[in-house]
Amino acid sequence: MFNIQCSIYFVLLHGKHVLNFEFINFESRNMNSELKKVRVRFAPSPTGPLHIGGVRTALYNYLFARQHGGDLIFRIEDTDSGRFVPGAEEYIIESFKWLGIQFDEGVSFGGNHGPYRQSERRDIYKKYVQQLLEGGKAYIAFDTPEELDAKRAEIENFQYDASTRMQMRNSLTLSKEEVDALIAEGKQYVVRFLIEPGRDVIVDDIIRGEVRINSSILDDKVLYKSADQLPTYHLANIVDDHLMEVTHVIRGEEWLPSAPLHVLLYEAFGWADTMPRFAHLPLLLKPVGNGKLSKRDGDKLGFPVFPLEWHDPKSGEVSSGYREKGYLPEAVVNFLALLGWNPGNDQEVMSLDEMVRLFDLSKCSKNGAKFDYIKAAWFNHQYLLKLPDEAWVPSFDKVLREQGITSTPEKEAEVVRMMKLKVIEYTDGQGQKHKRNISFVSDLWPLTRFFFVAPTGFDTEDKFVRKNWKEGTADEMKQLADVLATVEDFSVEGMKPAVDAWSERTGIKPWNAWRICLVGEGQGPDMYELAAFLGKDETLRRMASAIEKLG
RNA sequence: GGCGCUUUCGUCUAGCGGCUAGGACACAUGCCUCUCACGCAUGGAACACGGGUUCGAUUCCCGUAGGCGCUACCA
Repeated sequence: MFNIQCSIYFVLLHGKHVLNFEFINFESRNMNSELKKVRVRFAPSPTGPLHIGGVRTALYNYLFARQHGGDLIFRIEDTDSGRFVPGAEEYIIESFKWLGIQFDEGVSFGGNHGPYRQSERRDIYKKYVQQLLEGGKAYIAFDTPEELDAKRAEIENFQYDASTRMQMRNSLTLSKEEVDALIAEGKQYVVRFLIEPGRDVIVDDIIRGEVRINSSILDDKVLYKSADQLPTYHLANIVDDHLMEVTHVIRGEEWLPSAPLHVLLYEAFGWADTMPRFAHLPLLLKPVGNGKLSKRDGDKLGFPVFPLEWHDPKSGEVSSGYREKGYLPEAVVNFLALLGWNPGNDQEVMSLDEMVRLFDLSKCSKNGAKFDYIKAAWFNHQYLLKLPDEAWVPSFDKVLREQGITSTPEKEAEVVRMMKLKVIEYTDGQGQKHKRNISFVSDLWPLTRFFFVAPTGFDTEDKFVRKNWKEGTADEMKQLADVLATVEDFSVEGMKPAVDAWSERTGIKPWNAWRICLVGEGQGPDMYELAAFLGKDETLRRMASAIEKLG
């Protein structure tokens, strides 16, 4: 037995970062383990769409795997046949594809540790259940759900454990003949883990340090159900992680309470010296109020909790997705990564590759993070601005089409160029009005309508109109129209000298009124740019219409 | 109820015994300006509470309170 404290310091020559990969404490493990290739897994249950919290867990696994040159495994934990939802598995795969999180092996990715779907590993689990049974580490229990309910009603805080198991119908209280007979006559049973009470179990967590609990508070967990010939999560998880040579288990905090059970299982199998290291991530909490983030919160406040839109096959209900809402995958990943981790400096906007370089499990925060969808939108804004204007076009064109407008990619890119730095007003879940940057391509529509549709009426009550359209304004606009009519080259460069000269000569500052003519209100881009975009005919037509209507 | 995790601006967080407690989002103000903005600048805003340990605690320990999770033949 060796006690080795192993810290490896990598100095990256092409960067000023000194990374301290502490991996840590190979206490009571053999020498080989420190040379083992890092292997992590993301193992969702196909019971519905992938929750955004799950995305973050997968992301952290991905970052950790990449950083250590390890493998990321995609395993499907479908041991609860009753909760299987068709399409969920495909949805999850599609989600990661969109997000740019790549797996090295697993369902749909290949690999030589398969099969990676737990429902296809029945025979494997049976063998290990048998091993536990033969070693006296587990036992067979025949108690029906009804009997258990009765017991719970009878005994306050009933728990199936050392204090009660001898009152139950199981292979510890029944003779071997009785047990065999019950099985022979087809009685359903479960296999329970026999927990020895009174032992301190230590879970060594990378994020939380040593977590110590006493085995007496653990119950004899069901490991296997004869009804569907499948193990429960706990057994399947340990067997698979062992067989798939998983080195680090990075998962949500909701698993922390059962981690001691898992440690005990590794011991029972005799795998303690190759047991993976654990890291339990803090949970994602709802933005307002208490509790963890749920689908309901998203619906209420208007942000998605799923990466992709999800059509529930049973209820027909549709849940919104980040992709369909107009989020860029890079923005989602960046935002999510920073919910519970940060590189320790002030850097916030970073690529997946940068995150791989900087990621550090031990720097993850321990407490739950409220989901701040306002900041998620800000991240999208950042990534949207990095995109060339042409890259906005496909989405923008789609938005325009929905409004019944057809245009050309060139024109659309031009509008994007002029308008992408504007802000938009929006109403939050509480009915409060706010302004924010253009965060989604679809934000452009309310700000760009006038590029494609002439103002139909004018709101004379509007502050901007009242202030900028006075007695002589119509006449001034007529003069401006006359000037513009003489301009041959109707580009910014072509018209600006003529207009400026006229303005200089007459002392008239025409821009705000001109804006009313072309836009109808006090917003929009530079007037020369707008006029150039609309062209001479449309510009003059709109001016004439405004002069007529506003007088 | 039991067990575990957790607690720095409204939110995400930096801090790892001595700091005017830093940054980002959001908010407010100013500058810029033909509008709305962008940008830039500035500002308000936090160590849950009570005990220890220490020359000195945001930082270490113990309580209390709050938050979160688990407590299934679900994961």
